[in-house]
Amino acid sequence: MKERDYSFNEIETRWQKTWDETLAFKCSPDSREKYYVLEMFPYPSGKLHMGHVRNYTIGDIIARFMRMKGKNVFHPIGWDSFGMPAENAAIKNNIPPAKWTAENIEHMKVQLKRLGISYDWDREVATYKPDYYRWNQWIFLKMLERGLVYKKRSSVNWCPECQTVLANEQAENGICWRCDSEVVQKELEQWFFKITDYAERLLDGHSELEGSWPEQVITMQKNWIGRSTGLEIEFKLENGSPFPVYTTRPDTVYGVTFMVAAPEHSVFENVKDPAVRDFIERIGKQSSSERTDESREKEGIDSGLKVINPFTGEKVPLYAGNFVLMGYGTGAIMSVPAHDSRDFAFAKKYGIPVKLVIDNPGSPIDVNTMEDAYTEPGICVNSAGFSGLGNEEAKDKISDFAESEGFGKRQVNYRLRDWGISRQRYWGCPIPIIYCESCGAVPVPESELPVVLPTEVDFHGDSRSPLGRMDSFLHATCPKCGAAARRETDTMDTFVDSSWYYARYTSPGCSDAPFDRDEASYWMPVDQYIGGIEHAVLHLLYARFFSMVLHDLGLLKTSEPFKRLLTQGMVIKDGAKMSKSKGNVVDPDEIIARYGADTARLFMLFAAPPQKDLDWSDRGVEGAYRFINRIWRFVNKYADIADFSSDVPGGLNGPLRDLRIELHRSLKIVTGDIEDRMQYNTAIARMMELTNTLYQIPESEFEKPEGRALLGEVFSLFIPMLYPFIPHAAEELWEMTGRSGGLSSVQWPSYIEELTARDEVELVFQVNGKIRAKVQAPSSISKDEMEKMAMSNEKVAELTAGKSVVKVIAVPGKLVNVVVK
RNA sequence: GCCCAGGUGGUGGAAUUGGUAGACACAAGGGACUUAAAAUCCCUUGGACCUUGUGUCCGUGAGGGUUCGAUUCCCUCCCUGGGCACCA
Repeated sequence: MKERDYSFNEIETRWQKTWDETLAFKCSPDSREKYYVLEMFPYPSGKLHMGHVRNYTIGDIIARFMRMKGKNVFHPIGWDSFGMPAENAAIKNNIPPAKWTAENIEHMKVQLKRLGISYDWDREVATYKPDYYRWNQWIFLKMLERGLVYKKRSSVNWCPECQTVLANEQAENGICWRCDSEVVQKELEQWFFKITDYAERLLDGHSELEGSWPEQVITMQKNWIGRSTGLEIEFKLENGSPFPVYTTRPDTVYGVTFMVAAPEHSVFENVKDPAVRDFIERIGKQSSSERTDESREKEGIDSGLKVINPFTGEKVPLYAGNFVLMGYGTGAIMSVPAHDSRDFAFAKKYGIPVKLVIDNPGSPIDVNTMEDAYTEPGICVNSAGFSGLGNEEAKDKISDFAESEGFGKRQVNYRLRDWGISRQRYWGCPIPIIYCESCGAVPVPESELPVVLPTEVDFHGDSRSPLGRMDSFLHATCPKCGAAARRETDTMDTFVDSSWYYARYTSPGCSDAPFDRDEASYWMPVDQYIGGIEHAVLHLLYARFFSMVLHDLGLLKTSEPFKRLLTQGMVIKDGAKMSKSKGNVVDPDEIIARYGADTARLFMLFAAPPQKDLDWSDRGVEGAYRFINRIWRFVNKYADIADFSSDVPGGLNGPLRDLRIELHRSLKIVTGDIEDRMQYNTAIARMMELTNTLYQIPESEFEKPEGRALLGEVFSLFIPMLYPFIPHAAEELWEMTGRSGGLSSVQWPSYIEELTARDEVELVFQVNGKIRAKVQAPSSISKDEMEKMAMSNEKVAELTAGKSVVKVIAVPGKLVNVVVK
């Protein structure tokens, strides 16, 4: 056969066309076991970046592998297409967001196809389309019916200059990104989803995910939800009105020397002191993230009010403090400087007394010389009848006492807050609410959905939502009384869109429900979800919450949406995340044009394990390209003489025998790396070693009849092994070896277990833990024989001579350690 | 600051259950082929030391601990990254 060059461009175009024409990746329910593999869908920002390429390549490996394993693979893609960038582009370049978004999607779709990702394109969804977001609105109404939606005042970043609400990202360091004015906080009425009602279920669900989700993600979610059991204690103001606080440390209640409330707390309403009023106003302007930023100075002011501790009857001062948040607990805390570091620093700053109530049993603490709070376990002191108890025991006893006296009750508290979904922005899903003078906030009737977002809008070159200026959108009639009314102009957080899209893929055209129940119950849950670790908490928690709500609505059979989760690392170059602002972006198009999609894919998978950050290296890409070429040349050279019809005879010897063992071992390792470990870099390394071995075999060996038969076996196992990684090249090589029908329908090969075992192993002999000798031994060697061999080893004997052997440790097939004195 | 990760040769990384640290690849150096170059193929490649061996010692961010044995487990510290509720 004439040698052919590896012309990736031609090959890749051809196979992409073939896959398209043969509907290779279309899927529908059948009798096979289903497998749903999903990558987090992209925001259509304009161009694919390397992070996308990595994400979809990982997904494609799994999809193609699972197809070969005989699964009915479901692999869809769509577009998370509402969000700020479209609006920013509109303001900057006066392009309508809908047009900008649609064009970006078209472009990125071409890029994705060029990468050869095996999607079922008939399942595509885009969240900016009314046929998608109408179901956001429908779910909103269903949640409203169930009491899971409510309205409350909540603060937003406000730029007084631009007269607009800013995202946190647009208000970094309290400065408006557009005009550099100082950002203030402003209270607005906003819609909330009651995710806190699901706090317990979200925690319970973790037990189902244990083992198949990364442990770190579960830990982060648990901490985010932050369940704590503590005591709500009813302190009293001097005028007798109740002043409840929540604490997880009731054991320290005898050490309370002051109290702190959030500046917004109603308790301060009647405080007239101008210094206090100034303070409250100033802190009120800070955002909550600024306020809870621990690196920020803790500030407070004595309000002049006093609070009575029900345990002791003592009066302590009440401060207003910047680190206390109205939205958490009761908006006030009891402060125990001796046993809380933040309280300690605050007390020192403002000259408040410190009272020790828990002592260190090992080394008693002197309250006058202590330099920080004592937060370790200890023994209660100065705590009336509770003195002498261990502090953990005291927690219980003190809680019992407070409950029996009627001034406290045990309570479970969560750090998790409800999900504010209102956005004062244009490019999002309209909230289906109408405001009527007499009826108030009235839900839009289901029959009138969708509330369509108008696309012919004028941005006036400023950053305000144009919805409020559009009479045609604004004017509505009240669904209850028919009077003239006004539409809600806020749109939904885009996290709502991405909280249920995985279910929409199962029936993207469904027009009478968010998705078809039967389709969803066949395909859901997602068997393997893949995306960035940055979504560990917000997106993944919101999606789980939605899935539970949809389950409760009877739409989904299961509550947990994602059975297995793989969190991929970022793509880094020159020590920093690839980004336009850093100027270290590598364009996937250029790489594909220069080396082809297969090389791009292979490099992405080889350079790092999927969970870790990946360091981009141009040289590394060339290495991946060379590897494909090496295989290409080998197959080219031997395709003609390979014998596919004869079995490889038993009793091979010499290099052919070694090659056959390595071939089967490699297949075993690669299978495990893909299936169990999801460690594609080592799978590729193994295939490189196999290729190196193939190059070491003299040509004359392959010319023998048994060599030709073995070549047939090499190609039959090795080329399918390559397919998930470099599908285009693998298809071409498969055809080159004379097979027809395409690799896409070929089964993943199986190895012969007996051929994966080596008959010799290398044993290591240690003396006192240091390696002193290495010897070859039959792999069947027993522990006793190993020890005997070690003891009679010349080097070991030399080093142990004249000393007494304390013990001998033998690890079968690996090493013997002789401990001497 | 809080929560969660990570730190291994010149570089990306490997070491699957506590058992041979550095697989594989890149870079570098050497050789073969070539008029030459590219491409390709082969070899060497953690550091130090000397008596150049089948050698000795050091070595997985730093310090300590557990163990016959620690990249792996525990404690303290340093550095880097992700998240922190309106970026997606």
